[in-house]
Amino acid sequence: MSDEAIHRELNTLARRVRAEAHRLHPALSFVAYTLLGHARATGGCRAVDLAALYQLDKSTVSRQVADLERRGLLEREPGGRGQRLRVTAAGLAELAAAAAGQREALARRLAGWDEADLRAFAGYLERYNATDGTVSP
Amino acid sequence: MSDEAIHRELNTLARRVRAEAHRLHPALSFVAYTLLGHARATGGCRAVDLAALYQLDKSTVSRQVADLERRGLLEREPGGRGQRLRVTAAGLAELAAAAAGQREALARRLAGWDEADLRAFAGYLERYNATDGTVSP
DNA sequence: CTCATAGAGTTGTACTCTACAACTACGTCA
DNA sequence: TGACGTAGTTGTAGAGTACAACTCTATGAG
Repeated sequence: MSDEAIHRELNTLARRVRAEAHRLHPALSFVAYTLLGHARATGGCRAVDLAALYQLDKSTVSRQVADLERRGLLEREPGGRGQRLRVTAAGLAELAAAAAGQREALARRLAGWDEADLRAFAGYLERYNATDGTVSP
Repeated sequence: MSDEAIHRELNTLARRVRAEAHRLHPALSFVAYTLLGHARATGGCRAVDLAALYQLDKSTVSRQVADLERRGLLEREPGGRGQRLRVTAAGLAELAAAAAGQREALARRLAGWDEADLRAFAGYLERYNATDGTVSP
């Protein structure tokens, strides 16, 4: 029934969101954007937190972070272990630019929706994402 | 203000769907799965249709299709141009196996939802995906 | 009928994201 | 103090992707 449809639509969505993000703001990849966004939201998480949250390998995060740092968007609090990651001013600006483009595209898509539907859709998405899909071992 | 939330949740979703699909059924990648699925759904579309639908480059689709063919999951109707792509019996089986895993995970996630919410969520997703996000030039 | 052109597909190349494995560096605790 | 666990890095490999240059095929104008 409905979950057949949900399954299909989620797959379509997953393809498109990424591709679109990349088209809209090639300077900051989808991955970089989400990592940077979370660093900002938490005000200084560690690399290992990002890896856990997004189910990425340590090495992947390490390289992403190194790249963001090289570009001046992120700073590592010095110190050997559990370094805090802080978004720089340039990073904030880049984040804002990327978000703006994405939000604009989103607004275009949601143009015909009324307020109640928007709230309901947002609610369902939050509810869905909040569920932990992993199987307890 | 709901679109702030929608924006955020869509990004989370995009990350997870892919990663999860890959974890659940590594034999058939997320990409291969969606392409094969659409070939089956349409009963013989062309490569160029897949490219248009998923906003992929021709070359990407070409290689994916070649790989699926090499693995015996897809057949190309012979003939030079606009070849129809047909899912083989093996392809159907592989699709079913991948879908089963994903659907099971989905069902686990949606376990607490009642029928009305499921229908509503599916409806919103369909509506969202149906909107063409591209800007007319 | 013939050839020019547009459309479909392929191939070469290069880049990003990613995982896994092996390694290093740093703390912590017995 | 030394062993162990945690955080992070580096080497390597493979998938997915785009872009550009190419080939092949159908179609239609003359």
